[in-house]
Amino acid sequence: MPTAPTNQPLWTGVRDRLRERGLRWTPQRRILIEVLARTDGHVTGAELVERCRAVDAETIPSTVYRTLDVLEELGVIRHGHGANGREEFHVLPETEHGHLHCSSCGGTWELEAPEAKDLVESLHRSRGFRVDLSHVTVSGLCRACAARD
Amino acid sequence: MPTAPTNQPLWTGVRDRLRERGLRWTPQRRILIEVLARTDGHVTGAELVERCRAVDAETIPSTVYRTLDVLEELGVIRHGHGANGREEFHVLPETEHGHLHCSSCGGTWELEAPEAKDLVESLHRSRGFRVDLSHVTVSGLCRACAARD
DNA sequence: ATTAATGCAAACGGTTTGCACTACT
DNA sequence: AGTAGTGCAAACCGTTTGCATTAAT
Repeated sequence: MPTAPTNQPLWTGVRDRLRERGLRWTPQRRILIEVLARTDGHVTGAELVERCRAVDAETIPSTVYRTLDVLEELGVIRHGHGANGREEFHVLPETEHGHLHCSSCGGTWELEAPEAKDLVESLHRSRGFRVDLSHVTVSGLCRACAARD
Repeated sequence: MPTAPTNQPLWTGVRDRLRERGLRWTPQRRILIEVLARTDGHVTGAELVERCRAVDAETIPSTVYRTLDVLEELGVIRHGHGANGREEFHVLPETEHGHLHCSSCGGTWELEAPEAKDLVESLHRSRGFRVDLSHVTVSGLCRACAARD
C-alpha cells in the first residue's frame, strides 16, 4: 500500500494538473498556490485574499475565489464551514480532521479522525450516515475557558 | 428532581420575563414569539423573518434580529451554525441536539445527545473540552445518497 | 488564433447600524 | 414622562456575477 504523495509534488504538480485539463497557469494562480503551500490546516477565503494581497497588492478577490473553485475541483483543497459560519478551506494533503472551536476565547484546535472515530462509526452503523469529518466543527468551551466559569 | 417546565409556560412567560427586566412587550415581539412557538428544532434568521412576514407583511428584518438577540439573552433560544454556514436558531426547551446535514440532498436530521455521548465525553476527558452540542453540525452523506454513489 | 482567465464594477444575501420617531410602561 | 423599541434606509462583509479586455496556450 503506497503512502500518500508528499506535499512538495502536490503543489508543484498543480501547474501540470491544470494544463492537463486545458486550464492555465497564471501569475495570480502561482501566488495563490504559494500562499496555500505555506498554509497549514484551514483558512477562510477572505484570509487567503489578504495573504495574496501581502504578496501582490493588486490581488483581486474574484480571481482568488474563482481559483479556489478550480483548485477544489482539482482536489487540492476542500471547503467546510467554521464555527463563525464562514466558508473555510482545508489545505490538502493533511490528515482528514474536523475542528474544535471555543466560543469563549475563539481558539481553534484540530479534531483528529481517531478522536471522532466513535461518532463516525456509530452514525454509520445506526443511520448509514457517512460523516465528512473535514466539514465538521464542534463548538464549546475549551479547558481554560470552562475552568474560568 | 423536578421535570423541566412544559413549553406553554415558557412562551407565555416570555412577556413577563421581558417586563421583569424593564423590557417591553410589543406586537412585533408577540408575532415573533408566536412564530417561534410553532417552530420545532432550528431555523435561520432569514426564515424567521419570512415566517413573520407571513403573519404581518410589514415585518422589518432588523426588528426581528434585534428581538432574537434579546430572546437569546433571555435564554429562550440559542444560536449555532448550520452546514451551509448560516446562522441558525435553536428553539428551546427542546432536548439539546446537534444536526446531521447531507451535503448531497441537503437533508437535515437531528443528532441526539445520546448519539454524540461518546464524542462529548471523550473530548471532555482528553482535552477538558465542553461540547455545546446545539452548536454542532455534522456534514456528510445520508444513507440514501451514500448508496447512490 | 483560441479561449481561459483576469480586472473591474456592480449585485447579492443575510445581517447590522444610526437615527429620528413611536408607543409601551 | 421616560426610555425601550420600531421603521427606515444605508452600510456592512464576504462572496458571486457579467462583461469587456488580456494573455496563456
